[in-house]
Amino acid sequence: MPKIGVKDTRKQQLIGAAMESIAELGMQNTTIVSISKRAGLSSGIISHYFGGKQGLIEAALRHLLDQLGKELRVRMANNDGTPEQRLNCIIESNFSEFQRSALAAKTWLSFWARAMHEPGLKRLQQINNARLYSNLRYSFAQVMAPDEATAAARQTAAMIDGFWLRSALSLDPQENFEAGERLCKRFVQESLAQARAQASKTNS
Amino acid sequence: MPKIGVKDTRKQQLIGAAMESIAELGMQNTTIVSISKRAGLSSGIISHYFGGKQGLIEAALRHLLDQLGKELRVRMANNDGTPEQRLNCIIESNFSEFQRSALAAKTWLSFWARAMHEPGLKRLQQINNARLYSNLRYSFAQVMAPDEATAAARQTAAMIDGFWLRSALSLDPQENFEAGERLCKRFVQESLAQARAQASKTNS
DNA sequence: TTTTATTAATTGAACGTTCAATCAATAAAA
DNA sequence: TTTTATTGATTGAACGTTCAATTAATAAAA
Repeated sequence: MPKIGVKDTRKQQLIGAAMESIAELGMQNTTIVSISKRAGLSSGIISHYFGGKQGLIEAALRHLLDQLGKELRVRMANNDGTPEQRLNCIIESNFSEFQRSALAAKTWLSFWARAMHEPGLKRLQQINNARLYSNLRYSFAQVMAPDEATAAARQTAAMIDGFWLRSALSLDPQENFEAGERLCKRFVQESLAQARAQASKTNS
Repeated sequence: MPKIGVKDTRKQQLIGAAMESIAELGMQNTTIVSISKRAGLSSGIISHYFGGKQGLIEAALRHLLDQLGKELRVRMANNDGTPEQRLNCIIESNFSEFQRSALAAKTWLSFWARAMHEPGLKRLQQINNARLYSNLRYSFAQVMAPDEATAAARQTAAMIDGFWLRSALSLDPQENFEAGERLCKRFVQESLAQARAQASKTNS
């Protein structure tokens, strides 16, 4: 048998190259040649490891989703579990250095557009959307009435995605991502503050 | 001479067909043939009227932007100009029947993704983003301190785009668009309420 | 009115390009 | 030697663009 453990190395290499190509040229102009060249490999290798271009694209999206999940888990492990802290963790995960890199940002947006017309990608996308929402809702629900928690979670999810979208499309993504993260956190703070005020009023 | 005044009719026909094709097949699978067939015309006509496929794509985006602007102007004309009413108008425009139609929604998202890598589309997109933000900021600034208005405008813009994105990608866009519109308005209401509370406290 | 000339509108086949996929050939490890 | 990894030339389908030919509406002439 040939080198062992090369398989995973090659796969990661190709996924990285695919994201680079998508970020640089757009999904539109990303070809198996533009990817394989960036990876320093031949064009045929893509079909060998991923069954075709489409397979690699889906694997790249899965990689982005995995990263997002991993960042969240790391952050969640390092806090005391107050709803406030957990909500901040969720926001920070979505605005992490990796997620806001031009590479990831452009790749995400390309995926979103394509997800609308390709069932495989659409499923992944929806799982991710649902996860963000339910994570948020869970924490809000510990401080608010169910209806209020639902509304706050939906608003926060929309704000995260919205800032994210506007940042990716802006001329200065870095500055916009930072402002977006700050304003998402501020919204959460004020939602929680209002919920607490509401609660004390109800009790009295 | 042939039929005169057909030019604009044909252009509209082709723009409509292009949006249909993008909504149905995605930008990825939209071809000159898929568009011209939908319009009941020949493939050559697109280059004749728009100089090429790319020209038609840009014209279609411009049409979406025009629609958005038109909806806003109509609504702005029919209100008394309170900041609150104006903000609601802006939200309603972005969630109007036309904008939330599957046709427009899918077309928008496709444009966003492509805008990242095509300067012509990117410029249009940025003008639109800037317009939404500055419209919002103008109204908020009449009730808030400048910094607060900036923050509220950015948050609202992000929330609009975010609900919009999540709705377009959801399994039940109709329900999501409605909830999104409601929650955007609610956020604006509470922002204004808080600003008023702040103001009265400062005065006393 | 009828005929002819003119011209914009439209067609669709042909062309050249691009691309994903294939596969025979080669290299390297076991 | 056998098996796996990798290459890159080749293939065939799909695409956008072009353009010579056709159509049909109008104007001008008879």
